[in-house]
Amino acid sequence: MIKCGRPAKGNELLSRDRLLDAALELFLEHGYGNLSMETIARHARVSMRTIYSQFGGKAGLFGALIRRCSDQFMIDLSHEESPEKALNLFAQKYIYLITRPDAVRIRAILIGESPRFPDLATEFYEQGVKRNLENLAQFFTTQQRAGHFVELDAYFLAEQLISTLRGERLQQLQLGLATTPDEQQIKIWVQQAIHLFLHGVSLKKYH
Amino acid sequence: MIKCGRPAKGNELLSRDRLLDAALELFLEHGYGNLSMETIARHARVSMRTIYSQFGGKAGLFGALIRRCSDQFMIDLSHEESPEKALNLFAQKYIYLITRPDAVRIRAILIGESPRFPDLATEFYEQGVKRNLENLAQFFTTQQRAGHFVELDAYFLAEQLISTLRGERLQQLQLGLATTPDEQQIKIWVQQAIHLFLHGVSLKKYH
DNA sequence: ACTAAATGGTAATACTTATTACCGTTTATT
DNA sequence: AATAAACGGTAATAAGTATTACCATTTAGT
Repeated sequence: MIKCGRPAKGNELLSRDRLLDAALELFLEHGYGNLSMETIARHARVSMRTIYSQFGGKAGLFGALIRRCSDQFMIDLSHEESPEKALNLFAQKYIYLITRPDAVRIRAILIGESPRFPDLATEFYEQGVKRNLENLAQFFTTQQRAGHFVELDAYFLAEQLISTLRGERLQQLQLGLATTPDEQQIKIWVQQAIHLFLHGVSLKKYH
Repeated sequence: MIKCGRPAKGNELLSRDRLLDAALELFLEHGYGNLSMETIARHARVSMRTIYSQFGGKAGLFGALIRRCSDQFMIDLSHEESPEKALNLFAQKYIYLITRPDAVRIRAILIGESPRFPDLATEFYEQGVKRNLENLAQFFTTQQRAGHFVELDAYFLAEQLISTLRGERLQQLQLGLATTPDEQQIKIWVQQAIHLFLHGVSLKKYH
């Protein structure tokens, strides 16, 4: 039998962390609907009472987990290098993060369960993708003032860059049809996408 | 009480269709895990026995549904108009189809349940997106031979076009954060994305 | 006419699960 | 020292559900 009883001073959050860690791992593996509270409690060596007093229930626990993850996809964007170099650095880090198996799986679960947790999906999006888009838009505004980029709405450009970067491979990943790319593959992937984003496919001059 | 007993000749598939129609509607509304066989049977006015003899169980029924939908996203691609015009026509039809609420929801369910139905996800992808990508790649090859487009791998170009077209809005749709676009909105959306895809954002000449 | 096949409807079976309740234990607080 | 708070562990509760079994009915095949 593991230690039980009231936690010593300073250790009040110990079971909470143990619970969140175990629950995250289990939700990633089994999804929301196919994971029982009993399994969570057993793996976290935590009593039912603790789960319900700390999070109110299964939905509350899931929400706390998602919120804890939702701000882990923020990437710095340097304004000091050449535009193409800065975008490449940003994109490589971003694509690396969002293609990790855990990140793919958590988005998949959230997409599947979004009708049940609409507010949670909103929060996840605004803490994650949206803040990166705002940074990118700021970057594009700077580049436009320097005369490097075409004068379209900066936030639209940010959205299109992110979409181009995701590429078909991320769609395949979300359906479980592709393997996780390593850093070298991502580097090539990102270079090709950004080159296309900057220069387009047409051979007829436009600008 | 509704008509029962062995179906008359020529009507053997009547209950099958009634079942598939009702089940599709219910799966779209409730997802896979939150829909009971009893609910399906009641709404379709069909007995349990029929479901199990026709489809073997819940998973078989779900699979039959997905397969029935998976080839409904194919779009013709004209090779006879100007490249930009042909791409716009293709893209408008394609984006319209995949942004309908039912199409968004079915992908969301499949993404969430893909660990449970890996083969089904593969089939869905290969019958849907992949065939459009192959058509697009063929189109790009033709355009490259005519000297209109840059000489990158045609299938890669097809993937990048589709990714650009999806845009951020489709990501938002899949998380339930955006409203369904109408044809007018899609027309603008597609024009902007294709223009960027063709000409890029950089003002420095490259090609 | 008679049997077998296929059906709609209902109920039974066996199983899982979210939530609540309880017990003994450990620690903080007074 | 005594009480209350917070814990781990287990069990009870109540509800839901995939699957199977059964019955009366309708039609095909012979």
